[in-house]
Amino acid sequence: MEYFIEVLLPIPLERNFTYSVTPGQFGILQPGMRVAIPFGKAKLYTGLVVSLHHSPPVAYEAREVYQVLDETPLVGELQLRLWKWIASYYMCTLGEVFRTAVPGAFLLESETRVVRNPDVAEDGDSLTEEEALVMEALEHQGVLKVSQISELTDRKNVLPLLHRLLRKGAIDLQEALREDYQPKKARFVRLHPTYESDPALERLLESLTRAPKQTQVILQLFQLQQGRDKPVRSREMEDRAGTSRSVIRAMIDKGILQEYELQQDRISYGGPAETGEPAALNEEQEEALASVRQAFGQGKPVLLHGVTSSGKTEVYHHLIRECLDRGKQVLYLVPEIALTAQLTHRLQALFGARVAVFHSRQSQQERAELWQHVQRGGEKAAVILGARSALFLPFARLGLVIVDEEHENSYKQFDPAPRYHARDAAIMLASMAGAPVVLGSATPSVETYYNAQKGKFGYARMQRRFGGVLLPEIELVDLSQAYRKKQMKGHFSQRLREGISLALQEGRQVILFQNRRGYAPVVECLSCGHSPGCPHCDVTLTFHQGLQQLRCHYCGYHRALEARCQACGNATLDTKGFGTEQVEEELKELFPGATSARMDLDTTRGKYAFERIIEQFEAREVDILVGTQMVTKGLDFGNVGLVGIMNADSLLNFPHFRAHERCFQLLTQVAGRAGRTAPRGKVLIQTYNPHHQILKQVSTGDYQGMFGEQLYEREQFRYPPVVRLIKITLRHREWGRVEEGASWFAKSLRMLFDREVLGPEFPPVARIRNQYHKQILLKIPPGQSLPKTKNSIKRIEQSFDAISRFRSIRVIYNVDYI
DNA sequence: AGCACGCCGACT
DNA sequence: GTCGGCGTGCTC
Repeated sequence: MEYFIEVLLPIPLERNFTYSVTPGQFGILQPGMRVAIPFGKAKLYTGLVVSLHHSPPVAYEAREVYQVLDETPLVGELQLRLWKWIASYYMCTLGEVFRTAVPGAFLLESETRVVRNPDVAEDGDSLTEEEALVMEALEHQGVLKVSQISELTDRKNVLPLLHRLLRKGAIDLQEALREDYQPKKARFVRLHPTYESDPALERLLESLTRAPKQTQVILQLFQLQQGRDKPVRSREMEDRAGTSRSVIRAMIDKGILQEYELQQDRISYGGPAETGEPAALNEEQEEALASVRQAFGQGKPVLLHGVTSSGKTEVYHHLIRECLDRGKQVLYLVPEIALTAQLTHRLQALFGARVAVFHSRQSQQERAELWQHVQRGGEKAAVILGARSALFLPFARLGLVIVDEEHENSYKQFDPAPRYHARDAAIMLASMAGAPVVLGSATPSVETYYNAQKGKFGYARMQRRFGGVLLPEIELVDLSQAYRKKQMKGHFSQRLREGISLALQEGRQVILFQNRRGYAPVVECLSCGHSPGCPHCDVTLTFHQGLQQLRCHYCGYHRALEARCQACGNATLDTKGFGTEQVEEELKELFPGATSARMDLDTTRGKYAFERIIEQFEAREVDILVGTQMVTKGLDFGNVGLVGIMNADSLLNFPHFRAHERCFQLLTQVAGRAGRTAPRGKVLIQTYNPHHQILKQVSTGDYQGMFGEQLYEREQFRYPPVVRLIKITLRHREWGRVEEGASWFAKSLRMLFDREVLGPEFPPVARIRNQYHKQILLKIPPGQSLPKTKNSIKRIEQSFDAISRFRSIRVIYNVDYI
């Protein structure tokens, strides 16, 4: 009998591959385990076993598995089921899901290594200059990676060169699997056991009278060990004793000290070991908790709709406690941006080392470790606080899913496939695992609230702010009037300036929101009207004052700002519009006594930059914080007296069916930063449209009003949640090609779906990184089968691909485009 | 996705 | 001539 396995590869291919295994391997392999397999010419890849069988492939000879990489499955049955759902729902391949779901450290790939051929004598004459260069480098280094040779020879494509050398017998190529995941080890020192008795120790110290540094090390070692039963790290010894490594090295060699290694946790499971009790709930919170439990009982996801600082978090805490008491795991999803230390600390204070954080800034190694903890399902990492990708962790005993700030659009993955919505995928995961789900928000997304109204979701409401603090008073400032009356200084109206002064006088802090980074989004020549644009994208370049640069926010292109207009040569360049950088600059002029900080993509690049700014603000070292969207989320500051929105109009005028919903959510969220403790806070919104319905709804906190109107509009114009949307984007380097391809695609779609097809249309930024985009929107009415619709689309794509001039056009699907 | 192969224009 | 760019086909 022959033995075969079906293998899934982490690449965007629709089908699996069949490999042959030995009877021994067949006996130990299980679905979900990893195998290293040769794929293509020479490369080794990591594949996932999907199934085992005995039927040989008909058209080809199956290759052999190179190595079995796991003893137990890395991916469980539950995970695989979720992956399949995501792949089919979001129209991507299972391989793409595999690639995003599993930490990179688990996906080993082979690397081609170049070595000298030891059997062939040096024959320098027959080599070209370049070849001799490679051979010389090999002489010194022994082994070279292909990329190193590429650097060495300054060539892009080195493979022909290597093939020539290979033919001449000068080199050998090897494929080596690189095991990426290494448990982190740390070195520790202890006194050699022979010196454990007091007399022996005394003798030792005496013998060291002429070695002051070594004596110092011994004394320091005792001091470090005193009062704690923890091993002493070698590094710590060096630092504390003020010695170099060589002293310790010498003592190890002399047999005075012993060195040993321990495996370390990369993730710090902070917080106290003993855990606290969640705070007692007030009446409203108790009621909400009861409604949540009731919905759990009915097996429905629940929307927990609570105004900012009504204490949703405390309700979560109680649910988490209950879940942990049942010995189960918790998945607590938060938007990427809200992963602040604040939230983590609060959770750790309650649940100690059981809390672990998972997000994109972590290293692959840290993620791999967390994966293993979650899979084991032990005490550690029983509560996972994470951004969207945390839902792929291999939960062994999932007992609760919390999706906080459920309306946040950062839950939807945008660029590489799978373009999944973490909220919806989490609901699916929970239902597969039989775990309940809570969706929390102060401003629920229209679809979630709609689901709650239809009874598909449970619903719990909290309307009072914790501690009885009133919601901030919101005032709209008419910008056109302020300009007419000449009451503006820079981009600050008189009202806003007064508001800031007042807040500062009262010793309270201020947050200013402007949804644009940089100094000015457009530079324009006053003589000829020319605006410098990005050479790779169809956008104007944003001016960054601090760097004296023009930057493209789509592709990262940047250059110095020249003194003269590149079109007409006049030195009449001026800026249009404004970003956070300019707001901060004006602020320094208007309030010279106040300290300010800026929080946007530019100032939060480093690993801890975000935390640093927040800590400074929390410690009141900063009076005024200027920022983009980032300031709207997850920040919980007690001392903010005023929130100013510099310009609400860009949010209102955004060309998108969701613009008003988003504007409402964003403004309500920023407003919620004000006055979280008494006295009541104030919010000033500067706008040219003070009578706009949405702004009125924001200022009166009228969520129902907003929802009702939005739903009416979506019914009229047929947008979600009334219909489902699939956005199809076509991408190609040539404008004409996308143009033609998109028309063809849309025409084919219209034959089946007629008036449910919108477009094709160029998006507002039609060219990004020299690629033209054109999009088609397909509406799927309720009652129309989603799987059948997707199949039809796939069939159209197949015909599309059969046309040779269209084949190079990339087709991208975005299901439930938001 | 990655890689080879083959074709083509553009340079040392 | 050779390099690099691009389209095409294939991977068990």
